[in-house]
Amino acid sequence: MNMESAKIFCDLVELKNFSRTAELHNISQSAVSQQLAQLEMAHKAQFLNRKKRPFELTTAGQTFYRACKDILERYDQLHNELSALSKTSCKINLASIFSIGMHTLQPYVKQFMSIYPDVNLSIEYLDAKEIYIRLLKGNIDIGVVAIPKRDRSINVYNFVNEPLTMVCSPEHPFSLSQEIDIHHLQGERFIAFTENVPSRQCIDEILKQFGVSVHAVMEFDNIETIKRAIEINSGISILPQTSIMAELNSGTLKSVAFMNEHFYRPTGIVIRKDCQLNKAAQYLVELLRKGSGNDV
Amino acid sequence: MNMESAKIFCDLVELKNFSRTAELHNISQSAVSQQLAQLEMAHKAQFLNRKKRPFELTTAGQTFYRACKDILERYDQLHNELSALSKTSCKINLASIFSIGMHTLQPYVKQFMSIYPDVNLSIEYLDAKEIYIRLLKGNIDIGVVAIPKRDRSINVYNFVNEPLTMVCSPEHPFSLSQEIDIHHLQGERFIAFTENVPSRQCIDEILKQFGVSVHAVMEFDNIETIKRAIEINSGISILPQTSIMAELNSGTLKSVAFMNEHFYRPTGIVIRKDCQLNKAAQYLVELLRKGSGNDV
DNA sequence: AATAATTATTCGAGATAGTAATAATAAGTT
DNA sequence: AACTTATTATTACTATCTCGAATAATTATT
Repeated sequence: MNMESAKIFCDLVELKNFSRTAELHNISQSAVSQQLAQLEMAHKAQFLNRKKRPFELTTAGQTFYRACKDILERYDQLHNELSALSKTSCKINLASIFSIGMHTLQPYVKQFMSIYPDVNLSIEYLDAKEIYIRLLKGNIDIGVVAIPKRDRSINVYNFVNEPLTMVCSPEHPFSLSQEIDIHHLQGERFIAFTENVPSRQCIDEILKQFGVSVHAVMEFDNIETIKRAIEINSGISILPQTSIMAELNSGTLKSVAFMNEHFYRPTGIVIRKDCQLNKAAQYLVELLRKGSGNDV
Repeated sequence: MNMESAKIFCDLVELKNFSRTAELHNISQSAVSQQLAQLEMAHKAQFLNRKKRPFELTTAGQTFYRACKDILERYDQLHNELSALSKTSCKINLASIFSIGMHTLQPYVKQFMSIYPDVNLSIEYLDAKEIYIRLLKGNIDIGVVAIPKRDRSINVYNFVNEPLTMVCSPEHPFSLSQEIDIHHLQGERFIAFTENVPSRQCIDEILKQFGVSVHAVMEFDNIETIKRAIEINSGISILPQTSIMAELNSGTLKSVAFMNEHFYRPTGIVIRKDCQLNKAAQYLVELLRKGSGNDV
């Protein structure tokens, strides 16, 4: 038996008219008649006494009607439960490292929200370590990290490659150049990420590759503090261009591109392997992956 | 949604295995998978987290499972109710006038019971007036009467035509004849039906037709008393042959056929027009109607 | 008895659910 | 980390079922 048939039966009993019931369900009178016949056959009982017009319910018909009502009521309740669930479960928890600014995520988030306007997308900024921990705990659905590390229980997808630039105070002599040779950084006062920050390794690699050794005067585990340190001309640093857009606009920081080549910090999307993302979250991941390999 | 799908889902949840669920329902594993997908699509929710094996229920899945269980339980209850109903409602109440003996009905009843052995066929003997009253009240499904009267709310079908014979005591001189001319009944002591018994009119008609007037010494409203009166040689009567089979066998009564022509008492099946008979009762009526016009 | 209103039946077209075969995926094993 | 095994998903195709339009049959009314 079909829920639709049950609903049709109930409506028929209440309307006492085949054609109007058919209209109500946008089907033909014939279909209603056939469904009724089928129901009666399936249950080996007569539900209507057709010798009278309008028809009257037989005892079996009354029994069937009550059952259909009960069943449909429970079915409706189910729908309420499910829709309530879908509203709350359609919260996507995304966590990003500090250094991936709103500037990078914004276009994706904007596009996502236009498709799924009702989804509650929560974005929080954490350090990479915390992201992995919460991801595995299940507190986070999607993580965005720099230089993602492989893990057996985590799926990693490439996200954007962020261009790295030299960043300094407007007071600093470097700020006057249009381009800079990375070798000029030799011996410069440098504000670095702490060792545990993945970006640190990335930047160290680049410097090492060009045989440049800087004078690390300060280390911070987050990009905001690094920027504040550079602003007061404590030193220079190498940072993702996208993470200093606000400061460039306000003029509190200057960035100078490298003349040698374009350096990038790879970023990635991390997701727990055994976590079944809902449709919306899947779409968001797809969206982010489309940015994969793109340079920002 | 389909009840079968709900059952499949519940079994799947309990067995945690698509193939075994499929076996249980005698369908392919593919079908189970497709049904699941369809259910999820119809309810716009994921019920299973397929990233794990064996799969685990999502929150929506748990909600759905509970609802399915409830619905199936109510559905089972419905079946119990209906089958209980069909057992009691498959009682057919048939009422016959006294004068239609078991001899006439027996072959029909026998054939009927061979087809519907579980049906509770109740046969009671009432006078015609009572049969019409109870038929209209709904206490009786099928009535068997002599010389049925038309009525706007009753359907009448012909049943057998019962041969009428002269009945007398073995003591009576008529008992020696093989055949008798109806004119010989002129002035005979006659045991008659009371006026309100339809057969009375039938027999009166026949006598009148031949210009015979009998001497009615007694009137009874039922055939049994008439027979007892004849046995003690209080008089003769005209009765249906089939109603005196037992007495003929035991020799307490004698019957003599009329030489003039064969006289018949027509009998009929009466059914309320607005009463929807169940399959079994319909079959019984069909069976009886096949005897329509037959002479017993 | 004729008519109007309603329901049942028939039949062809389109939708649906099923199967078998195959691909994809998760977990266990070397 | 690459295989293997066990399980589930997908695909392509077929048989079945449902629906709608037209028509027949039935009930109630005039």
